[in-house]
This record gives sequence, structure tokens and C-alpha cells, in this order.
Amino acid sequence: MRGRGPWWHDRFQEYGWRITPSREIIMDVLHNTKEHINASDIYIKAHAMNPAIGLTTVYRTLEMLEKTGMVQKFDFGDGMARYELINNPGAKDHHHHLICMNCKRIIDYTEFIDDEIDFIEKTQSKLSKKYNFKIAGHMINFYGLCEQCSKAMA
Amino acid sequence: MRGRGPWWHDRFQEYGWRITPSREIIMDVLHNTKEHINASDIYIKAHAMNPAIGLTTVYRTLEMLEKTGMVQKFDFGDGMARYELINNPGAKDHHHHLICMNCKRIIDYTEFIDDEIDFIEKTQSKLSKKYNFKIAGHMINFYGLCEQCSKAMA
DNA sequence: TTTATTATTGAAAATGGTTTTCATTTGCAA
DNA sequence: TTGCAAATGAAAACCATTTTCAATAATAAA
Repeated sequence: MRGRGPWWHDRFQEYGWRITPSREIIMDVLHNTKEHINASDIYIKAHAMNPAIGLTTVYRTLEMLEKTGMVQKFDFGDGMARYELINNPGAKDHHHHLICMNCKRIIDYTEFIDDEIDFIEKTQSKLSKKYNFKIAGHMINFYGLCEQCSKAMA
Repeated sequence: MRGRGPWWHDRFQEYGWRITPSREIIMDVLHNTKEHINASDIYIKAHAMNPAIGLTTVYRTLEMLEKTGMVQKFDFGDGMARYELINNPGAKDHHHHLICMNCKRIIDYTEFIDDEIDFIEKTQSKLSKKYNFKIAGHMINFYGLCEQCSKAMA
């Protein structure tokens, strides 16, 4: 019966998780979201598709997905976590972040990613060897003051 | 009158902040903490030195420090933020993180930092030029499953 | 197919880190 | 020394997330 449903059905079965309407919709929302999205926005979208879905289930599903490495959780320090499907074919190109410590603005940049790949792959393989760590993703953030905020402070 | 008090007195005056006993102690705690520390632990240490200090003041001071780039705020997604003085002479050597998505264990690694410096400096100068961003610090995290958790899941 | 088991569910309550309120105190410029 | 805005602590509010609990539904077994 493989290959009949969406790609993630196999992953769910592998972990012994049941395939339920709520989970189908949450996966659908994640799959169709190009950037990192917070739990509340997932809930709003999922709830619009099926009002029976509760926020609790969103949180519970995200926790499962995160713990098995299907989803990456981001915490930029602005009070709510954001989530993104790992290896999502429809996702926005991989990017890193520039975060303003004053106004909390987050700039996603992709410009220099190519230069970074070499570095990341090297580091990743050294780390996973040394610490026996199965690395699924990474996050690179630069912190500072954005143009507006550094002007405002001058 | 420069150079009389601790190094950060100048920074405070520059921003028009008053120098108060609470702030002196909080700066002292931050200065004498080698790793990232959470607000509650800062409060415990500060409160031991002077019971008049409240948790509220700890949070307020950290917010000020973060917004002006004197402190870097870290959020590893385990429910509480951590803080570290930027350019703290007494600090632990700069390090990056390996975070287990399942058990939330955080491994600080320093092994390959030298290889990373070149990459970071290059990226940093390109980014600050392109986005007019004053970069004060960065964070590099790798996410995955630690040895114990990946064994437990097999 | 039917049934039994057990995971999953949503609503509501609880949790806990962080922020706000507010009346009081205090640093510091004049 | 004085005046006043900034800073303070305690308590309350806030709010994202987690837990509780009784009801429901997915799946394996019969």
C-alpha cells in the first residue's frame, strides 16, 4: 500500500502515528506555506479548512513533527515560535536571518548562501562524526541594528 | 571624568541611562557569568547580592541592554530566553550550538570555530554593506538528534 | 465486518516566562 | 539643595504553550 497517499503517510506509519483529518490538514498547511509560520497562523488556516480542528492539536502535532525532525522550530525571541517543514519541496529557498535587536525586524537573506554551503557541509560532517549527532537542519542568525534603528539612535 | 568607573558606565551615560545599584549588580552578574544565563538565574544571583532587587528590574535592564546591542539574547526554544554580554572579556570562548530536537539538550562546541571565522567575517561585511545593518553578533545552531535520542528511536 | 483497544481529540483550565501597571523612591542636572 | 523625570518593586495582567479529562475515532484483531 505504499505510494498511495501523500509522502508523509509513510513517515507517520513508520512512527506508529495515526493518520487523522486534523493531521492531514496541518501537514497540508505546512506544505503550502513557503516561510516559517507560527502555531496561531497554522491554526487559523487549518481551522478555515475544517472548524473542528483545535489549537491544541496544532501544538501537539508540531511537537511530534519537531521531535522526529520533520519540522524545524525557530525561535527568534519575539515571543512565539515558528515552524517550517524540513526538505519541503515547495518551500522558499533556504535562507538565513538578519535580526534587529531593537525593533525585532527579521530580514531573510539568500544572497550569500552559495558561499555558505561549503562551510556548512564541512562543519556539519565534522560535528556529526564527533558528537554522533544526526543533523537535520541549521540556523544562522546575525544580530545587530537595522538601518532605521541605528539612525534613530544616533 | 572618563575611565573612573567600570567600562560600561560610559555606555550608560551615552544612552542617558542612570547608574543605579540594581543596574550595577546586574552588570556585575552578567560580567561574571561565562555562559548564557537566563533571567531567573540572573535574578537569583543579583538578589543574593542585594535582596532589594526585583525580577522586574532584571527583565527591564536586559531589554535595554539587548536593544542597544550590549547583550545578545538567545532563544533555543525551550521556554526561556538566555542572555550574554557581547564582547565580555571574561566570557567563555565563543561557541556555536548543536541542539537535539527531541530532548532539547544543547551542546556548545568550539572545535571548528577557527574555520568559521573567515566565513563569518566575510558574510558579515557583505551583509552589513548590503543591508546597512550594524552587526553585533551572530548565532549558529545545528539541529538534529543526539546520540541517545537517535538510538532510542531506532 | 465487527469489535476492542488505545491513540487522538477539543475545550477549558493551568502553567510559567515575561510585561504592564501603579504608587513610591531615587539619580542627577540645575 | 531641590525638582522632576527616570527607575523601582510588588502585584496583576498577559499570552504562548501545555496539561487535564472525558469523549471520540483510527486501527488491529477477531
